[in-house]
Amino acid sequence: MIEIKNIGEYLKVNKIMPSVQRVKIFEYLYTKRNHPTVESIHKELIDEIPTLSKTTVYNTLKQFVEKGIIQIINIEDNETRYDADTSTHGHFKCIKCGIVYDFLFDNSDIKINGLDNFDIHQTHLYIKGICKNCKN
Amino acid sequence: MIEIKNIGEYLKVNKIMPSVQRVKIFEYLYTKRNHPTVESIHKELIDEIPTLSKTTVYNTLKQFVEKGIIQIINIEDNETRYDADTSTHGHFKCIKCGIVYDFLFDNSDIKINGLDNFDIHQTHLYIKGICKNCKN
DNA sequence: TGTTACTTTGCAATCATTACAAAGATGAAA
DNA sequence: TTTCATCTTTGTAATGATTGCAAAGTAACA
Ligand SMILES: [Mn+2]
Ligand SMILES: [Mn+2]
Ligand SMILES: [Zn+2]
Ligand SMILES: [Zn+2]
Repeated sequence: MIEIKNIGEYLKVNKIMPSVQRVKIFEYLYTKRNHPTVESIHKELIDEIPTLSKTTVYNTLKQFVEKGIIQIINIEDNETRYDADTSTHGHFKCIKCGIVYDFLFDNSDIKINGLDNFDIHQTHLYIKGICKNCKN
Repeated sequence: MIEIKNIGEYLKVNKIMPSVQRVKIFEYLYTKRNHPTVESIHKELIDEIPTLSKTTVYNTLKQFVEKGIIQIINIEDNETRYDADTSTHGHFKCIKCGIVYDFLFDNSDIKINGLDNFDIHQTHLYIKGICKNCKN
């Protein structure tokens, strides 16, 4: 994942005006790296920014996705998660504790059968199971 | 994907009472293989079964998932799709026409880095891009 | 200060999904 | 055939996530 020294600058470079709310939301995604939902981002930041609207969280995340600085992670159908790491990597969700872990894999290892002449834009790989800490 | 001659029998074997609605819903998933949403299943069957409730579609699909005869496909965050093919295979969604294609891949090719001592239950791979027919 | 453009907020609307209780169907026992 | 128990479906209301939109707020600048 890329190194970012100044989040305000990073947003500007990506054509996003760095308002207080946007900087805090990106900072949360970037530093925690815990694949949060809208709900958990809002819950976490409401203390620092008591006026923060949930609509703003939605608006901001949508803009970040459009500008390509975060990605959406769909594992469960009832929770959309977000990730400031847009590099190709996989996700493991533990069905016991609910934590979403990152893992690495080599895209070029996967031999795809049946998509000749298809243009591939994004590859998503996720796994469900039991994490090391939840076994016994 | 497995061969099924009699859907009613197949449901019974899997401890599901084969009501008219359940047989029709499974038949739709099994024969069309188009990864439909609840909405499209309901829309398609309402002519044949004019009293069919959307609740019944939800109930039935949830039961099928619990019994393991269908699987959920999460590609977009706003549409849950269902698949009667529960074997390990990948999905390609065309961002132009919206069609979800199946493709094959070999699970054992993927070398995963960072999940030592994790128990893997399910592996999901999906790709987004432009399908052959939409490239002109 | 006044103007403009952009951002955030709050609330209402929409859409997907679930909960629940009433009504309907099935099938075996009497 | 009637009765009874059980399972299934239906309709509606409730919930929860997400979006639309207009009003209020902010920042830069002439
Ligand atoms: Mn990640
Ligand atoms: Mn499939
Ligand atoms: Zn765990
Ligand atoms: Zn297409």
